[in-house]
Amino acid sequence: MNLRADWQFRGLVHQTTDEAILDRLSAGGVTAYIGFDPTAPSLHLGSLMQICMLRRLQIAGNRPIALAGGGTGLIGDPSFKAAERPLLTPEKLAQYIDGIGTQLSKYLDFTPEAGASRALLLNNADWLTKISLTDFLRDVGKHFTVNQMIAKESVKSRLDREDVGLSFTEFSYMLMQAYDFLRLADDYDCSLQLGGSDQWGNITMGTELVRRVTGRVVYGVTSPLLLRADGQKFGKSEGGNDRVWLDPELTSPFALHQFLLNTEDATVSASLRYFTFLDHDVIRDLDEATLTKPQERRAQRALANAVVGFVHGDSAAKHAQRAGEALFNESIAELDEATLLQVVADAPSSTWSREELAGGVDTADLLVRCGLAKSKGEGRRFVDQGGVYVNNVRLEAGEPIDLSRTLHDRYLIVRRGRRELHLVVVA
RNA sequence: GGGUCGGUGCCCGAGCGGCCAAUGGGAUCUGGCUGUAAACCAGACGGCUUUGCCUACGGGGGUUCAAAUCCCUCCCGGCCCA
Repeated sequence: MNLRADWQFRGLVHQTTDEAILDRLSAGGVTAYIGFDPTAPSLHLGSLMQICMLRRLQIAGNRPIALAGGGTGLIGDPSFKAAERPLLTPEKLAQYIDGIGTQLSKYLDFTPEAGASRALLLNNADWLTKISLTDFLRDVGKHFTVNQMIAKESVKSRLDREDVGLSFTEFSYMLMQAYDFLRLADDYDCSLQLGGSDQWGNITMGTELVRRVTGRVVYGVTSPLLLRADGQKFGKSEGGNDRVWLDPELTSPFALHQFLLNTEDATVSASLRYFTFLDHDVIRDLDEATLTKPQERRAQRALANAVVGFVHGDSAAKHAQRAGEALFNESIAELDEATLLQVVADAPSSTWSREELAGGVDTADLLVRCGLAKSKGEGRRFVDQGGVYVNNVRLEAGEPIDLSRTLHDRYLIVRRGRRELHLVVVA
């Protein structure tokens, strides 16, 4: 199975500057890059798709470059953003860069054994913070007209809006990204940039710049953005506004597994194609299963196991699956202590003294202290609405929690709603 | 620098002296149905020591018995002009 056929089967190609690049990739030996901007301490599920793209390239015998945006992150990409964004402090940025660099290094092969396709991790701060303003304007800026820059779809909405503007700083972002491509083309023989479809404008700026400066033809390929059936961006967690992160400290393997398990039928097929490396006939079987026996959710299970396995390892995936089964299909009170602890291994926990619980604790206080409610008012509301469970037993309004509830004489499993968990350990 | 319009709760957006913790929509949360889906339905949605109190309508000051609403001033943004 060559890369081109695989990518077409999976629907990974949205736009290309020239389809011929797909055949070159299939043959191997191409150096290609994707940029990851440090806007948060961790990469999220959306970035995983791009990481998978690099991985797919590498497997096909090409050399992937993961470019951390230590320089571009100082400015901020305005593409399709509704409003100007606050600048990150250099400290935060350094911290973010560090975090995502560590993460990226887990998903590609950086070992010498990879030979010519050994992955590279670079940081564009290395050149963007060094070039002088006058050099930048003469060597990069001169190749573009403002006319074409303001015509970009990615900034059009900002220019058309009557209530927000676009700072020159953010407007310049596309030039910086173009310069990245030039540097990588010159210094690393990189001839392809990939990205999400929202990056098309930035990517073509880069191919243009390289062509004008060096006369070389380099390529751009974008992949589609995965949207939920209701049009919302994929990767927003169910439990709030937060994204689904790849860092297990921010989104536990269990939470990630649950999120994927709940993928709606309408998008599970695309997700399998984008986020997994499963064989085509396996994917076809799963598509069939979604159509004929949707209630079994075989595709969702396969997706959850494959992605958690890739991100956190196979044993984490197994644990997450086991935890979900125990939590939703079994009586939690009957689990032995070791199994119980495995089930809630991912969940946040807190330690309480025996005395605190002995006299009975108000449920609203309990929820606040467990981080399951933001305020006591909210805590009371959850209980009133019937959304709070201790050891899988729904709580009635006004009943306090005491030691008689504990499992194995020292655990309370507090749950809010469908899947917000907290483990209370009595010391 | 001048003119002008604007800054309201997570977001959009009403309100334009008292009946405003503030209409409405979206997002979110909880429950119901179901497949731990989607769609749909119902409720909730600043905080607290909750018949009440406190904090909030860009910041500060003022007028008034009483201000998100009026005045002054500062800050920030859009547009036009220089």
